[in-house]
Amino acid sequence: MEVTVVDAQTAEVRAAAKKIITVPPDSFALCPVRDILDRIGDKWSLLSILHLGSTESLRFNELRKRIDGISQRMLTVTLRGLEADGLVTRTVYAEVPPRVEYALTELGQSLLGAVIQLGNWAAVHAPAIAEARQRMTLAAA
Amino acid sequence: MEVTVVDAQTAEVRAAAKKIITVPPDSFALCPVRDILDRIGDKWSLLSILHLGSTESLRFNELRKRIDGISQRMLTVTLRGLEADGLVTRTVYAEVPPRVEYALTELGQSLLGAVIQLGNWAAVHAPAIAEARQRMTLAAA
DNA sequence: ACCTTTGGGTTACCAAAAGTAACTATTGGC
DNA sequence: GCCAATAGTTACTTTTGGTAACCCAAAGGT
Repeated sequence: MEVTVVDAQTAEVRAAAKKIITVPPDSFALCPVRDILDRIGDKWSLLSILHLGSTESLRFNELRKRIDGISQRMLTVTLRGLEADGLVTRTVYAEVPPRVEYALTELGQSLLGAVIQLGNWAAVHAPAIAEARQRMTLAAA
Repeated sequence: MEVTVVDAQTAEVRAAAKKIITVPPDSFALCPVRDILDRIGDKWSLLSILHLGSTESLRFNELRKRIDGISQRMLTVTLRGLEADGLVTRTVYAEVPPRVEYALTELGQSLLGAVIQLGNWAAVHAPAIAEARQRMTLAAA
């Protein structure tokens, strides 16, 4: 007979993870995590949220300059997606040349907290990950 | 002259966001967030981490059954990626039929915390997002 | 009068990634 | 001698991500 010893903290984290992955049968066949990750889990959404979260509001090209490497089209697509999910607002001013301001909604602000956690994790553990990758690359060669 | 009033908490969050998006010039042209999100920001990685985090360890097909909708190939690809980044371990037992166990590493466990935050956010705000989407869909029609 | 610039896009096109279906290896049991 | 079970791989298709070029309207230069 095997006895597994799990400390209290680990058990708690496991329970939390289990809870999240549980699919509620009343939702339309997808758990919330799936659903939300599909939107914000792409290459640019979280970065856009971080940049918009770092200030009051940003114009289209301001944002474009700050998010290094993003193309005009991808920024448009990303922002429209975030807007559709109620995470950012898009305010068009009827001027020439046009002016469009983007800002986080309250919902977007609330997401920012969780995203910052993830960002901090990334910053802290980047060296460990770089090392792991190195090991893998060397092992493959 | 315009005066902007920002409460202390908002200012703190903004500073945190700003810090994360800052690109350290000594890294190879990418900030850590970019780098890590490229790996874990795909459709299946975070879900795999959540499932692996909800228990001790899982076999390939156990995991496959739990992650609804994932294909054999995508699970392989995802797990190999996570393994390469040192987030999961892959243990092969020389048996027939073969047995392969996947488990989170310590690094993976540490990420689990941040992921659970995000998952909780998703669970809490899923209704608000669904509502925003509905509004958008109706407005477009 | 004409050309350029400016800001925020869109369209047409192409490459890369995700996804699907069928195939493989191994061997104990029938 | 054939089938089932596990953990994949390979070949192929579809979807998505990404690039480059174009559009609009008015202001400013020459």
